Amino acid sequence: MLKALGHPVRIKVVNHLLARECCCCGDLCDGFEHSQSTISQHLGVLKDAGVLTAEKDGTRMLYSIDPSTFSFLETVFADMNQMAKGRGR
Amino acid sequence: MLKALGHPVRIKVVNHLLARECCCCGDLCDGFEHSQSTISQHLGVLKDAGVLTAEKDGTRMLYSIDPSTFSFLETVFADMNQMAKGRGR
DNA sequence: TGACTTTATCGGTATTTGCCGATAAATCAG
DNA sequence: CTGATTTATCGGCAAATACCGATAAAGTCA
Repeated sequence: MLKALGHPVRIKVVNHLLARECCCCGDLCDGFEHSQSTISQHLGVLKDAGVLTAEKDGTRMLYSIDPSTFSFLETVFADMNQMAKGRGR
Repeated sequence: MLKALGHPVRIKVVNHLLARECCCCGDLCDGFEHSQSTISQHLGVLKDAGVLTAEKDGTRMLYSIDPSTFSFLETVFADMNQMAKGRGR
């Protein structure tokens, strides 16, 4: 999941989706300086990593943030933060 | 930073350091199935990303978790989590 | 059915990454 | 100074990644 998020285009996609409820691939292609196939591949990476969910809507595919993603990551890093702080004394 | 953390060896290094205060490269090499140069390179990546701090101690280099790392990431993902939740209604 | 829209996948290429062994650099002990 | 220890860096190679254009697949609508 961190590997999936560690790419500038994919982070941009995630920020887009955080602001916009859900998007289809074509919406994202506009305003991104990459081809449709590239964006589709990045969406696939994020979906496989569990960051996004996908739902068919006619010929389109609607992508949304998986709501559990960031609460999970928040707790993971909160735990690591606790360990890092506790470690210091 | 996410890119730096998105590698199994580097995550293992981070977990090691969370449990052990600080480590030199040689300590990490034991128990890791990789060469010294590989471990050193991963440490360099984590240091460049700001995840670790380094301090010289004689001929050794002592690496520690940068204490700000995980509190920063915790707040980042907390914010994203809030955005994701608020988005859903 | 046929034209059109949207997305995923395939083939190919260039770049990046990960890994190693060897070597250099720095420090310490004797 | 010499030899030992520790780490960083270099050169090289194999594998993974990122990107594209072209094409296939699936759905919509007249």
